[in-house]
Amino acid sequence: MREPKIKNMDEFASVSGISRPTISKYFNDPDSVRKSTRTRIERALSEFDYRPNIYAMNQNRRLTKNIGIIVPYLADPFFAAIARKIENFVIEAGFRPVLLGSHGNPAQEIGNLENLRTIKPAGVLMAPLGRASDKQAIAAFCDDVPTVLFDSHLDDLGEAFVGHNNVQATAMICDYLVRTGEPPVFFEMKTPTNPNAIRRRKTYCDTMTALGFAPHLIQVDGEGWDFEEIGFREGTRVLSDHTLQSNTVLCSNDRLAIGFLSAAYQLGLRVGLGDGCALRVAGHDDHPFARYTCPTLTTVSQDYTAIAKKSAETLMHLIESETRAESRIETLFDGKLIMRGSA
Amino acid sequence: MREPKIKNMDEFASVSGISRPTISKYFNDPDSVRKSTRTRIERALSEFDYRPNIYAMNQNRRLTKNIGIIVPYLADPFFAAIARKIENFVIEAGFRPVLLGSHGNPAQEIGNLENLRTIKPAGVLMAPLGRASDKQAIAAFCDDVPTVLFDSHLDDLGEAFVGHNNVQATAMICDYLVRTGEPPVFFEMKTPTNPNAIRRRKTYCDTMTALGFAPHLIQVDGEGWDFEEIGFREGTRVLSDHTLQSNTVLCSNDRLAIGFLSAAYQLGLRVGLGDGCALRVAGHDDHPFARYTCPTLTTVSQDYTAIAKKSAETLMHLIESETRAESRIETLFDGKLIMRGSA
DNA sequence: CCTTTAAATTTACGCGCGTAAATTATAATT
DNA sequence: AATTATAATTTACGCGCGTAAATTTAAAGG
Repeated sequence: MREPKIKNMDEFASVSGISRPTISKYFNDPDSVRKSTRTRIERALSEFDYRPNIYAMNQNRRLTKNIGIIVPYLADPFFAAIARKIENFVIEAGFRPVLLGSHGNPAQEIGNLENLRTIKPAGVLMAPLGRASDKQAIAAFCDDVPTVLFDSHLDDLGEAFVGHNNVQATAMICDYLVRTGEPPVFFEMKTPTNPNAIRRRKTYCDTMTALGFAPHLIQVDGEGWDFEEIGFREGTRVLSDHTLQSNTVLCSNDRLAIGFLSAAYQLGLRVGLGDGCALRVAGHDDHPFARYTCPTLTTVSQDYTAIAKKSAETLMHLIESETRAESRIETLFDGKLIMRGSA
Repeated sequence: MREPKIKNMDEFASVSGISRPTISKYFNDPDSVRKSTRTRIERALSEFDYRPNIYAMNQNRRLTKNIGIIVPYLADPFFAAIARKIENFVIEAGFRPVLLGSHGNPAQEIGNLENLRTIKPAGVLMAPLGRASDKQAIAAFCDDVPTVLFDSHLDDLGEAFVGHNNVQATAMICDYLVRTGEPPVFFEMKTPTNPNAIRRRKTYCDTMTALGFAPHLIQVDGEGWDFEEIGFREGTRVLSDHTLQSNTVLCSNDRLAIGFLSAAYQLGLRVGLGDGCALRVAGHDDHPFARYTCPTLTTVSQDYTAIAKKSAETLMHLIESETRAESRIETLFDGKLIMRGSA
């Protein structure tokens, strides 16, 4: 078995006793040939070592089986995890995922799109950087390639958007924090990189007002994607100042909260909701590291399995129907309250 | 500018006034054409929107410009960071990086190799899973494609190996811990996934013996790549048992240490080297999160910039010289002691 | 069994580019 | 300016596959 090396589809057609066009059809879609033919091909495939030349295939097919996946920051375990989920769904659907990270850099994000253009992808799943993104360039890309956005909403770019319900999730944790202690202040970056952050801020303000409390925003300086560093640095400053209007701090995301908790620890402040605790801290996202902070981080989870699945499915559907979306579909998944030690 | 859409190299040859074979030569290697010709091509390139069809190029070239990069676990920020460094060096050298993660799964690792085979890469940079890797399959791949291993040494697979000097690094931190307090016990997994872990264990034992102390290994159960979870679970067990032979624990890697620190925190044990501290904990790797643990983690850094650079350069050199390595080159980079709060 | 319908085959062409050989043009050297 | 080395051009073929049209074969239905 696997004796003679088959070098092209012609040879494989000979040894399998099937005509080349039928073989070609099979590789394009195994279900498009008769069952008896399919089994004959697959038997030959297990007997001889042949796989079609991917370059020759893609050169002539009007659409490749490539699916681009772009995330803003691969070194963030959250995005690594969601990218992996998406990869699996894409493979399941018979496509080839191509994973690219933008490293928090708008130029790299556009570079990734250019890169994807050259491989003529059937579609793209993209989590944009957000505020820093070159929207015009992305829009131009979306015109040419069916694109589904996830995680970060960008105007009305792409055929669809799948993301997290920041309003529901933020309202829920605000409500929880108010119910179980002092009303929280909101700790965030002054100029957040991400539209999710904007929505979380707004929902915090709305929820606090609705509950009869004055919202307090702590908007700190900082650029880029080194959120833990910013949370630590500015957390240290804020906690040393003793200017906090509450003993409860809701951070705009878990990575800021991780830095903030580290700052609190170094200042000797005990964080939690029991007696003897000076501070409560909560986050947002349920970051993979949130269960190992000291104390463990109370947060709201994103249903990233659902987000990954839905966005992949939406794109696959778009590709298979060969139609562009008549109207832009937006899907949001609710978060769940994850109660841990910090609040 | 960018008016007429150029659809192939023939058209671009016409509008630029250069013959197609010369254009082809230019795209293969810009330096292979005369300078005056190069500038003419580049001027035309900025005037017309054309880029060669990557599939047609790769179909006919005996070697593509693709470089595969395989890491064992993309959701680990350490590997994400080193992969990114490598990507940049690869791009700089004029190649196209293709990043794949094995998700801690040997089957996926082999799948990644199969995947890479179909794109006929010029070379591959691979950090194998280690013990779980299917060495035979990897060896077969290395026979066909120039491959440089990094991070994890695997017998004598690949053309070269570039990694961390575990012996130097472990000896250094052992020495430091002994000098500044009680001799450490070594906390590790019973069946480590990674050859680095084996070397660290051995060096710990050797160093302790050389310094006149009895080595103590704490070898805990646990499978897979969820090191923080294992460190937390087994750390909790070990600390509750009160069976530790020393107040100083050297963890085999930072991710175990992160879990261990979380366990110590939850048990109310103060970690650090000052008075009133019950425990010292140190790690190994200088993981991106090590600066945000509570307390911050004392560890030994890997020089992963040097590792990334050297492994990429080695591969590029191999590819350009079109020779397989006459002998296997192994390069190790020393670690640096990173003194923080935990030890 | 014959008819209808679906699927496989044959034939033939095209995709966009690499590349080799022979020729011609250009640049460098004396 | 003549010579030589180097680079560009022309011509022509091939890569491995997609795909369309016409034809033949096989399956399904009565």
